Amino acid sequence: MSSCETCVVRNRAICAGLDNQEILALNALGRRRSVSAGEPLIWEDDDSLLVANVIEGVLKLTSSTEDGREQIVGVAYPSDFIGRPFGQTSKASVVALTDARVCVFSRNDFDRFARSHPELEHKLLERTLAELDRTRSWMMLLGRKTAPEKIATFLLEMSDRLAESGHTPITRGPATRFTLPFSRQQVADVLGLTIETVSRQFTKLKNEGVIDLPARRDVEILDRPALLALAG
Amino acid sequence: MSSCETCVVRNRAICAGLDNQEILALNALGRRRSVSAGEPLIWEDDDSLLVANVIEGVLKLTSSTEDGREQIVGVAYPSDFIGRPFGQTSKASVVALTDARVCVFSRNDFDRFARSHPELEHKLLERTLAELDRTRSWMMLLGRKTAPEKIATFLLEMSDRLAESGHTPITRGPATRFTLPFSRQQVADVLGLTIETVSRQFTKLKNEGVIDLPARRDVEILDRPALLALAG
DNA sequence: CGTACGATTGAAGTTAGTCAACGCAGGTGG
DNA sequence: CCACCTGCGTTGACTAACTTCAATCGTACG
Repeated sequence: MSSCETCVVRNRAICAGLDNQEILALNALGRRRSVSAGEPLIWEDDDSLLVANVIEGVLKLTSSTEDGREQIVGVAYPSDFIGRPFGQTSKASVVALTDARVCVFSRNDFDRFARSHPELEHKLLERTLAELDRTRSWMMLLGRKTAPEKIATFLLEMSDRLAESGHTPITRGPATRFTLPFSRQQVADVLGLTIETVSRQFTKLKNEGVIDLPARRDVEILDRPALLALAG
Repeated sequence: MSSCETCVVRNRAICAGLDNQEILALNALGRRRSVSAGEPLIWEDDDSLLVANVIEGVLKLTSSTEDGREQIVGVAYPSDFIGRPFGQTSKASVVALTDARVCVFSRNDFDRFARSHPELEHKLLERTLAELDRTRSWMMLLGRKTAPEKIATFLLEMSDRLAESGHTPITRGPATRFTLPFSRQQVADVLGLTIETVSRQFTKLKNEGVIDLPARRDVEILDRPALLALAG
């Protein structure tokens, strides 16, 4: 059986800061679960009976209109927390983008545990505040940036996030070459664009020598300053 | 001197749940401040040395590009919490939309107090999670909704929020008639549109008999079901 | 080798943005 | 008291950006 002691995100997730006894108690509440790419973990508007920590892989949080338009409202990487504790039903679906492993808890169990462990709640609060900051800067992008600016900002963010979570060779700083965990459609859903616009902007950047696209989902940043300038 | 005991948001803000002694301690750290309409409380990228509770009035949180495009990324109503505790600098400016009264704390003082009062941190966490939910549904609007849908959604949200915070006669449920705390430009900045588009959509709804516009900033919802249908 | 799916490219269409003129109400001063 | 000014909002004509629709490409996979 898998346990918290050997968990790779042990020191980065909200569990960091709990002592061994507390970890043991939390361990008893949760269980590991694998989610394959494309598989949902939580459905929009369902009673969201679970919360989870991401151990490995990348997942998308999406919100949809009745007529099927989709917006990706968040992306969860290893050590990120997923779900909506404390009595509210989450209004976003969670679907794995890559094969992923998560550590799931029933929301009730987690709520109870969290309320009696302030250190855990504090970690969760810090994480939620940081996520809110990121989400707000994404609002700026969605509301006010042009397609080229959106693409440039997106590539820079991916280069940062993927470096952090160790998807690339162990280097410090942003990754210059990485594999997107998104299809073109999903990039479009993150940026509030269509797949065609995304494709055209990618090709344009490639033709201008700012990036290279060695494979469908691979990106190499050739001219980071140019990207920064384009990002607005 | 003003004190927490007589505070109108005492039971709705994050201070709710603190006992009298704790309230007294918190009271000693904070001070009341008036902010007139248009006056800033926090500047984007400043070191954000303060956090605050809104007592009265409405404030906007904004994010701007270098070339001056602005996006309103949040709106704070009475009992809402403002600012970025725990060591990060806020990336949003806060400016009063109406004359407002807030209860401000130095961030350091607040951080220290919060860390030793789990009940307060819990309230703040619940509030932050709720705000994140709202922000995410706004991402959907910004990324995927059309101008008419944006306007309809906006009017419905205003009708809910303004009813809650008691800007309208004491009624239960959403307000049908209310005064917007926003200019046309600010509505545009919330929705990621231009002032002209906002104006045109407003007049269109008026001509269709869905709303009435008795004065510049006043709205009366005549046909709520129609608005709901338009909101997408 | 052929199929299927995602990605790209092209041409045409729409939506919202831009630029510019005008309207209206509130405030100010003659 | 009225004329004028000023700031915000509205309206119109035009434009640009992005979407839509449709065809084609390319690669992974059976």
